[in-house]
Formats: sequence, C-alpha cells, structure tokens
Amino acid sequence: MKIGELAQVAQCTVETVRYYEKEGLLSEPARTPGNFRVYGPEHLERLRFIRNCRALDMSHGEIHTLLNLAVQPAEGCGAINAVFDQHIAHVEERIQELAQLKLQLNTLRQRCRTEQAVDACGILHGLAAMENGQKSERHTHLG
Amino acid sequence: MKIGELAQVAQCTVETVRYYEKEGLLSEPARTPGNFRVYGPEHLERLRFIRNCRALDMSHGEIHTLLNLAVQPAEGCGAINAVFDQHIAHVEERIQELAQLKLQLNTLRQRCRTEQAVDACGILHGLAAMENGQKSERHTHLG
DNA sequence: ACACAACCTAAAGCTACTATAGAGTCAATG
DNA sequence: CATTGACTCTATAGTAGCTTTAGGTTGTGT
Repeated sequence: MKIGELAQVAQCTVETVRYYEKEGLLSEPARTPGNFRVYGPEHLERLRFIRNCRALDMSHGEIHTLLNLAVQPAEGCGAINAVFDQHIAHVEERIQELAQLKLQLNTLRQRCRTEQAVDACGILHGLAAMENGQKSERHTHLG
Repeated sequence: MKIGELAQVAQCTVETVRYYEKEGLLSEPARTPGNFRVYGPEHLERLRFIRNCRALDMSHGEIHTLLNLAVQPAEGCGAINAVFDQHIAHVEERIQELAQLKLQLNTLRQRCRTEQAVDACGILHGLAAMENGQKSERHTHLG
C-alpha cells in the first residue's frame, strides 16, 4: 500500500507518517521505481501501535522505549510495565496540578461576580496580587 | 533595577524577561549608557501579573487580552470575566480528557500484572490491538 | 591590569506536528 | 497521445513558550 492508504487506515495524515519515519519511529519502507513509499502489513501494525500510544498521550521518547523493549524478548516485560506505570503517574500528576489550578481560578473568579468598572475588578486585582507558590516544575511531558 | 534583579524577584529567568519583551507582553524599558535594561516598579508589577497568569496556565494570547482590557477602564470588566470563564472551561475540559485517559491506561495496565515474557505481555498486545476512538481534537492550549 | 559576574544580541533547539512551496508520478479521459 | 487531476516527493517554516548556545560587551573588585 502507498502512504495515503496507510495513513487513512491508521487514522492519521500522510505528513504524520513521513514525520514518524524521519523521527525513527517507523522504519524506511521500500520504494517504487517512481520513488513512492510502499508499505506492508508490518508497517501498518507498527503505525497502529504508535498511534495508540499517542492517543494515550505518550511521548515519542516513551514510544521509542516501548518499541525497543518489544523486540528484546530476552528482557521480559518488567521494563515495559515500568514505562507504563511511569506514564500513568505522569497523567495523575497532571490531573492533580490542573485540579489545583481550577481551585485557584474559581477562588479568583468569586472576586468579580458582577459587571463593574475595571478599576474595581476583583480578578485583575487578584491576578496582580497573587502570591504565587512558584509554578511547580514540569516532570511530565503533558502540558 | 537591572534585569537580573527583576527576574529574581519575579521568580523567572532573565531570558524569560527578554522573551516577554520581544513578545510585546512587557514594554521596552530604558537603557543605561552601557545598554543595560533598567526597570522600575511598574515593570515589576506587570511582570508579576504575567507570571501569575502563566502560573494559572493562561496562554500569551489570553494574557495579552487581559492586559489590553485592563487599560481600557471604559469597557468595564465583563470582558475580563469572559476571558477568565473561558480559561476555566479550558482547564475543566483538559481534566476530563486526562481522567478518560487514566481510565484507559488503568484498564490496559490490568492486562499485565506479572513479570513475564514480552510475547505474552498484555500491555503490548493491548497497545497493538486497541481500537482507538479517534483522539479528540484540542480546543484548548493546555497540552 | 586583569579576572569574573552580569549583561547584550541573534539564532538554534525543544515537542509533535501542520502547513506551504514547488516539482515529479501515474491512471484515466478526450 | 496529450492533458488533467489525484497523489506523491523533498525541503522548509511555523506553532507555543520558553531554554540553550555562541560570541561579544560592560562593570566591579583586587
């Protein structure tokens, strides 16, 4: 199959497929005499794997690691579980952060319930005055 | 005060300060004869405002809007509240997405409870087989 | 006089793509 | 057989919000 078909069945764009190839997530496929990429079922399988990981918000780094571990049967899947657990931890951490944020935002929102003059707007004053417990450092790739 | 001191009291790096200036979030300060930036209290106040907004994960666009609205006392603060409410909605939406993700991840994680051969690893098989309800499009700037 | 910290600009790097420009391939139609 | 149109190719730039690097200048202390 050519790149358009591959992209379609894998639910992504052709640009994304080419991008994955450049990143080393997908191996370079054979080419037709006219220089078109030709893919087999093994490429589709791998691309599906990658897209599923992305749908779970894993980073390319994490996916790389998983792909490498998958072809080392000797290793057992302990390392795979570790990657996975760490990713779950990332997601949980980000949820916590956002929940915290939401609290702060709601508190601030309370301060301006009515339409009034800008000078009196409680939100603006709150934003100016907030004593911000320093923005915690990102440990995760989740924005 | 010079840029280093400003950055320190505002809890960010000097590079970030210069970046905000280039982005138009901070106005260009005066310079010493030696071409060093010199800031006054008004710069600090504005930078604090910006950093507080960033701590709440607002985008530069949102912050720009707020800063503009803040200097238009004629307008009243209805628009400000609107920006704020929309941002709160962004945060809530992202929390929902991540919660959904976490469910999927935990389900998958169940499939490999023990250290075993890679070929049998339920996570890998799950990742390969997952029939992914297409990754929903981002409406927010929160990753 | 010289070291050293802090400052300066400009440009590249980061993540995961998306978008654009300009050119080539191929099957079908007139 | 020439042309149209869909598809493909490469290379490059843009997105957000910074961080990092390179290479040079200013100011301070000994």
